[in-house]
Amino acid sequence: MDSSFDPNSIEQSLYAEWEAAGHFSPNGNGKNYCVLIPPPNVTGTLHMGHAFNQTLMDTLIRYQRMKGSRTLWQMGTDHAGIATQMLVERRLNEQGIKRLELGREKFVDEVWQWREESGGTIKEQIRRMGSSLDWSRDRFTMDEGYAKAVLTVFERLYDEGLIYRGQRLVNWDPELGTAISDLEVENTDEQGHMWHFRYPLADGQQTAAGQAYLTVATTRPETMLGDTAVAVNPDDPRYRDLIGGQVELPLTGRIIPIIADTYVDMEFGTGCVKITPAHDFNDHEVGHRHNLPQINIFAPDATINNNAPAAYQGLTREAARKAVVDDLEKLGLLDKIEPHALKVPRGDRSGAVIEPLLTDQWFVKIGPLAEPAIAAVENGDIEFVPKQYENVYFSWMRDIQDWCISRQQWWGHQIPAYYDDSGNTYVASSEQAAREKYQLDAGIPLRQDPDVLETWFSSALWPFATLGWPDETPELEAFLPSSTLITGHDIIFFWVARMIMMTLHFTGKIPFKTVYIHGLVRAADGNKMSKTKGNGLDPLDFIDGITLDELLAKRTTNLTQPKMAPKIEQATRKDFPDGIPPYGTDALRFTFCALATTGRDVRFDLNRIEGNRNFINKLWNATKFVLMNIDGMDPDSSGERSIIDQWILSKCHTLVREVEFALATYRFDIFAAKIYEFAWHEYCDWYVELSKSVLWDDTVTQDIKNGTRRTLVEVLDALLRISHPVIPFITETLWQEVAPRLGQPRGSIMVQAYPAPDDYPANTTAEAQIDWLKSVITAVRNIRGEADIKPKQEVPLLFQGGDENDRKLAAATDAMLKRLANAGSVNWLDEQAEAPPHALALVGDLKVMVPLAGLIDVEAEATRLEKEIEKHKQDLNRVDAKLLNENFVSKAPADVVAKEKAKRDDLQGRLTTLEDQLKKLDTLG
RNA sequence: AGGCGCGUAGCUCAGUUGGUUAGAGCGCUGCCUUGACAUGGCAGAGGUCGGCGGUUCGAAUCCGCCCGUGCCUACCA
Repeated sequence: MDSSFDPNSIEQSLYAEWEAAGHFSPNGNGKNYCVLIPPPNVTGTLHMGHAFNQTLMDTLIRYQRMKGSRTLWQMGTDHAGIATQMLVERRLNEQGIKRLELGREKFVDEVWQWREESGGTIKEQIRRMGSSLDWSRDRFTMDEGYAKAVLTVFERLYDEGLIYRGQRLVNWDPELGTAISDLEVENTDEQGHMWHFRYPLADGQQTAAGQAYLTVATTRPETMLGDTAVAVNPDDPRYRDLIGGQVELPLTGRIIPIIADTYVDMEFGTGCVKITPAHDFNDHEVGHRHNLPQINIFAPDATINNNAPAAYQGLTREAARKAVVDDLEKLGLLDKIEPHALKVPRGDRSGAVIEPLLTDQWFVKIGPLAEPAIAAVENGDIEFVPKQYENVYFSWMRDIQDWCISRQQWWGHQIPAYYDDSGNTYVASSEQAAREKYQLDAGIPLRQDPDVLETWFSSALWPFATLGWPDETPELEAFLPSSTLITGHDIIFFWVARMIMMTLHFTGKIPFKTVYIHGLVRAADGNKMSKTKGNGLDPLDFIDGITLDELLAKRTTNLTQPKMAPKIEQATRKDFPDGIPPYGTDALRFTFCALATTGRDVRFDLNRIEGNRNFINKLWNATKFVLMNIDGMDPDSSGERSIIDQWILSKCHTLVREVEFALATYRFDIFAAKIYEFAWHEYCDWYVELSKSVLWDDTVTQDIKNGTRRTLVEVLDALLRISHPVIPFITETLWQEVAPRLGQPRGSIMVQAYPAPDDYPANTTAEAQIDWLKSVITAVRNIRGEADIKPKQEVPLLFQGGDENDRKLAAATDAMLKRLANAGSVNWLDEQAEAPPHALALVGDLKVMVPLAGLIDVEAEATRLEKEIEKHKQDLNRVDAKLLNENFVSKAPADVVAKEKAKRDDLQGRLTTLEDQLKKLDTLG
């Protein structure tokens, strides 16, 4: 074996072997365990969020598989309607091809073509992550079977009256030319203006203050062209008398009423609100209450349409705004313009300002679906981890609005609704089916609704559509409900809530029992990773490494804002002066696991992955050591287990218990930390070092050597199996070397049994004994370190005081003590004997002494002692203060008080000893 | 405006039901190329747990207020 491991040389071939061996498919007779993958965009590429998400899922899946469960991690990809259509459209534009000129059919062909070309990318990247997905059952949200499920759901919901079509005010993305749902609107804080306009009162009326006009304030001047009323609060004394009157709407020549509505806040602005029912959600409701006409002044691209005065027709929103303000100013009707901070609704895909627009759309009547979905979480059938996300879920679900599911797009499931010439609607999975269902004559022309369903409508069916629904399949029976859903908090509403509603409604089952919510992966500076900011990181670059030049090229090409390039380049050069070295998949996965703390966002820290790469390397070298030192091991006998063997086995027992608890409670960070701590600081730092005293000592019996050799291998084997779920590649590689030494049948580690706690006997006596040994060794090392004694320099060691147990332990561990403390000799002094001048450390009542004798400077030792004494004094003060507090002594539980008393006595004794020692040193100095 | 988080060592984060001396990784300091590993070993420094007040014998932990910060939801024109 090489002196350090090379991830690239092992990972890819192993994955191919696993996949070929069929290990990723459900096997065996264990309990069913299923995890749903949030289906990635089929034409996308893997980002840090996927890598994080999949690491956690794969860790659970591999763990369960080793525990004997019949596991299914269903693979699949999403057609990602809007995102994909945008991308393909942009690519075509670059070739000078316009979507509308190309036509629907050819465009959709282009998208399928693009899927063929790029659809494999993300799948290969997922494989590089080591994700043990069942590829044999790979699905796509637009494959034939899935489409059947989507159409079935639509038709049934329609027949049940839970899907309806109607003209409603919806969020309209003028750039994409489609409606979007509430969730797809992002409200961004922006700096704008508030315009105050004067609307002249009709019929010579006057306000209470004697003005012949009402002043309205607005952030959207251009919409005044569609105003159909001015509203005031019914209790507002300034305007009360004008209610029922009228104003002349400037620029349009229209006369509109003054209405009273409590929606108007008297305190805000002027207390007069222009009402534009066709272009504002609030105004829309006010309009409904007062039977106001709705005047739509926008075309689908948000230019002014023919309902507005001729002067403004054809203008963009922005141009119309300027024109309206200018014209009102000329008329002397512009009162003032104030700066104003406002929320601007923008489409999450296009970034365009969203326009509330009256259009015909399809909706899901969500109330009846939401009710059982809320109950399922309330009654505990579905559980969120961490629990607080249940409140997030509830608050949204209890105030949920009907869901707009139609999109004026071409890429997606076309809505299975057919219209005849008289405007009748027929819903069925195909035109043929519609004719049969509604008994329509073949001669009646039907045309299908041109719109498609939004992507989340189909991904909401994921838990059952992937398993063959609407057919009754064995998979559906076995794997619904699934066990755990692992996902980011950003898609609780988009995906999680909708899966719960749809799955309950159509199967009567919950989609999953547990929802584990993890945070989002952020850049080291805490910002969201984005192409625009140029702070994005590609998980593959951590696996394979990347040069600075390549990274620069990646981050600065195809920018939407090319002017950012120099800034991005500068930051990149600063953060990655040498690019990124290849850390390998295991290091990346281990890092994600370690960072996965309870539901909060994670900042991806480069130092962490480097440290974890080193950890992988540590495992490599520990294995190398073991393989080099177990020659002569008797495979048929476990030999005699010495104290150190019993100790590490006991530690291993504890480790298994801890990692099982960590995974059961979704504490991936603890899972990783326990493995790291055990492997490095118990097994490598202590056990391997201690084992040398056994293996390299000719006076030790073969039986004892055999015991240690067995234990080295057995614990290593356990460690590899324990950590396999998170670091699959290195553990497989090493286990293939290690397992044969234990005479185990060959095969992949991924299908071996997960260690059970009782495979490794707990032994508290051995643990106490090794704790003692560690303390003594650490004490001597401390003296050596502080006194700058060279590691090669042997020191004589003197013991004094202590009890029988100390003597027994010292005798039993003599060789190890000498080796790890590099002590040339260990001798006991009688209680009364006068020790030579020495450096002193205390382990319990035992005095551990290193004679100064030319090795140690008196000054230095005095300084070290003073430091030690100071520490003891502080502790003693703290304890004394407690014990002198009568309230503490009388009110605290007796055992707590007793503990404090014991502590005081102990500290007092040690302090006296140390002070005496310092006095003696002073007489020397 | 509401709701939910967060604020612990230079940095990134743990800290279970209040009870030894508040931990880890990275970084830092000193020594060390010892026969698994310099992607390493040993030793060490470093924290008034955001602030104030309260409950308690005892608070990083529970309560209140404040400051800072992040996210989600919301109809203030």
